[in-house]
Amino acid sequence: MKIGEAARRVGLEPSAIRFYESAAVVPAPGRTASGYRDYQEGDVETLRFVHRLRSLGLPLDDVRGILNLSLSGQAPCMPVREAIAREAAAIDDRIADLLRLRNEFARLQEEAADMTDNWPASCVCHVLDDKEQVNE
Amino acid sequence: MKIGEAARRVGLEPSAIRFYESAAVVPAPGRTASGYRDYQEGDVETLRFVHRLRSLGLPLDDVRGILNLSLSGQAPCMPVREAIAREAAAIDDRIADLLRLRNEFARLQEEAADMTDNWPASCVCHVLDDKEQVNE
DNA sequence: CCTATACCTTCAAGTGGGTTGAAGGTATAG
DNA sequence: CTATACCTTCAACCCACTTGAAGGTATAGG
Repeated sequence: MKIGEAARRVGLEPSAIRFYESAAVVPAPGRTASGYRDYQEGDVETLRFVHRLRSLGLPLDDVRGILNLSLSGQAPCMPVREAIAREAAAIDDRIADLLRLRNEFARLQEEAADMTDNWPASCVCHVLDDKEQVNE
Repeated sequence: MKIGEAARRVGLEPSAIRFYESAAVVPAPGRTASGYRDYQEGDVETLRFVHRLRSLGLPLDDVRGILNLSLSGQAPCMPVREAIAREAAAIDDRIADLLRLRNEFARLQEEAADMTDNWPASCVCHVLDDKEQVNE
């Protein structure tokens, strides 16, 4: 099958698939007589695996490593587990950050709602002036 | 004060401050006789404001617009409110995505914990094979 | 005066994870 | 014969910076 259909089937853009190939994440597929990329079922599964790992947030370096191991017949179990554990922790951090941020926004919007627009006496911007920093 | 102290006081890297200047987000500060950037208190407040808006996740384009308005003496209230509302919605989306992702990871880790490592019969990688996609 | 160090300067290039666009080839239906 | 919907490569762009090279400056200690 050609790249468009493969892309549709795995939920990626053709440009992303070409990028993964150029970045040596996935091996280059065969070509038709006229030079089109020609994907087999196995290639599609590989791409689906990549899409899945990427959608779980693993950096391309990890995906490349796991896939190289996997395609060379070695078990990527431990690397996958480690990557998953690392990423799960990172996700917890990101969620905590975002929840703090979201609280901050809720407060900002509440305070802003109480203000009229007769700048500069009463301005939502002043809400931003003296607060403690959110990050770091 | 020189860039290092300003950076320390606002919680930014000197390189980030230079970048903001080069990207016309903040105005260029004065210079000492020997060519060092020389920041006043007002500059530090401006940088703090930028840092705050950035840490709230607003794109540099929005920050630049808000700051240009603000420094030219106009009230950036409405743009700030709009940007904040947009970003708050985006944060809600991101949190929802991450929570779904986090559930997925919890399931993966549970399933992985139940498996031994005698690849390929029982391997955490198989956990990743047939699942529905997380995103899109 | 010399040196070590801790800053500062500019400019260019690199990062990640792709997307977008130009310029052109191909497959298929009407 | 043409319209269209694909496909190809290559280069440049996106964001928000960071990093590195090559060099200047300020200050303290010996």
